[in-house]
Amino acid sequence: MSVSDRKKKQIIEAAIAEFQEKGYAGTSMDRISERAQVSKRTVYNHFESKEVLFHEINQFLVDQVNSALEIPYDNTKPIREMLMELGWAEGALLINPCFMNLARMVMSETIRDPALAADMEARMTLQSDFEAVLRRASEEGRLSVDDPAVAAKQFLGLIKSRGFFPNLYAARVPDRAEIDKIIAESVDMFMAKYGKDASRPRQT
Amino acid sequence: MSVSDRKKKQIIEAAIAEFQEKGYAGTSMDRISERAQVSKRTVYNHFESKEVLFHEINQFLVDQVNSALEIPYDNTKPIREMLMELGWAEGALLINPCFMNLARMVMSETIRDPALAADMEARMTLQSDFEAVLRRASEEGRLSVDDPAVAAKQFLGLIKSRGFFPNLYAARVPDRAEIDKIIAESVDMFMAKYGKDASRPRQT
DNA sequence: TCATTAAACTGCACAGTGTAGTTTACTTCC
DNA sequence: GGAAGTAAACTACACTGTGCAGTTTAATGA
Repeated sequence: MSVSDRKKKQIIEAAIAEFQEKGYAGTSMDRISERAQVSKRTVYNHFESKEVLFHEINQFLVDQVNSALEIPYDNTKPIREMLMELGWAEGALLINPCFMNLARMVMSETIRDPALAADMEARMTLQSDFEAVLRRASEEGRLSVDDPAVAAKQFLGLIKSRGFFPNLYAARVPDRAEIDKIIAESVDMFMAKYGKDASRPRQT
Repeated sequence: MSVSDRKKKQIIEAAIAEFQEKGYAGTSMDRISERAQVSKRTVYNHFESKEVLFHEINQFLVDQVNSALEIPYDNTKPIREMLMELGWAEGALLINPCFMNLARMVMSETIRDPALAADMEARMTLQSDFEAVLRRASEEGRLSVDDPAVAAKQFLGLIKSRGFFPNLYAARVPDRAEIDKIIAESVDMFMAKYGKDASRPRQT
């Protein structure tokens, strides 16, 4: 790794820390260069503006978070166990400080740059993966899901509304046991509605 | 209404608009005074600083939104209908542009001022009201809820995760039909788990 | 009805601070 | 010897908050 590459890495690391601590407006290029132990000119040699630096940092972090994701599907396991693992695909993000910090940073820029927030939201959701799994499980007769899109949103929603958003605004990272309880209770509810032997819904 | 009161009102209205459009950092006191058609000195005569103005605006808006809230409980109606109305207590907020704009503004300040975001989150949630209704319905034998706190979070979560957060970040206000569908599907799921005749949950 | 008075508002200049981004003159290292 | 880095000063703003001379407003009281 060349000196230039090393400096760039230092800049990125410093910028991530500053942006995540203070947000876009609260961060100055002077502080980034100081923290990176690099001259301000060097920062501008690598990134043409503060805005560009911010966006490249976001891309970098999203790629990093996404690369670690995998959605399990193993139809030899009991359905509840499979759903627990599916829930944990999301849960893994929620207990990952990198992800939570990124989410917090991005969400704080909604007003200044709504396009960014919408873009990140779209790139980071697992909904389509969840949907595919639910559809397949349903085709194999292991679940009774009529609308996989709605069911996926409900399942994810049960988890995120309790494990993601409250912590996002409270700036904390939940522990494994907390998330496990939430996922288990979400699976319970999901199975009550979409399990093979769930009672048919009645109309009022 | 005195001149002074009128000017103050103009300042508040201008400040609400500016803060909601640009966020805290993006708004300047010069622009507020210009928009309010008032001298900058007058703004500072009414509000000692930008921070104070921002907080007073938030209080003002929260009070305004909260005053319109009411949680229905009518045990002569069918339980599904009652749950629909309960869901609509939250739904009413979601289709209210004032509420959504306030929420967006506050949530955007998470990084700069986490205490504010957490405080507003706490003051605007209906969870404890929901909890009370679910407990009572359960005592009256109309629902089978063992843990009202969890059940309330799940019910609210089903609604908010689909009707609130996606719109918060996309900066849009959903229409009545959209919210009605979400609430109806949430009630379906809720009843599958907590309805009197729901099948007993099985352990894996 | 009309002068008086106190409080509020205006408009402008101003200090002080912080920012993004540039330039310059010098150094280091491959 | 040339490409890249450094430190520091500099430009050109924008912003918060203050000070002050002069004007408007509304109510009072003769």
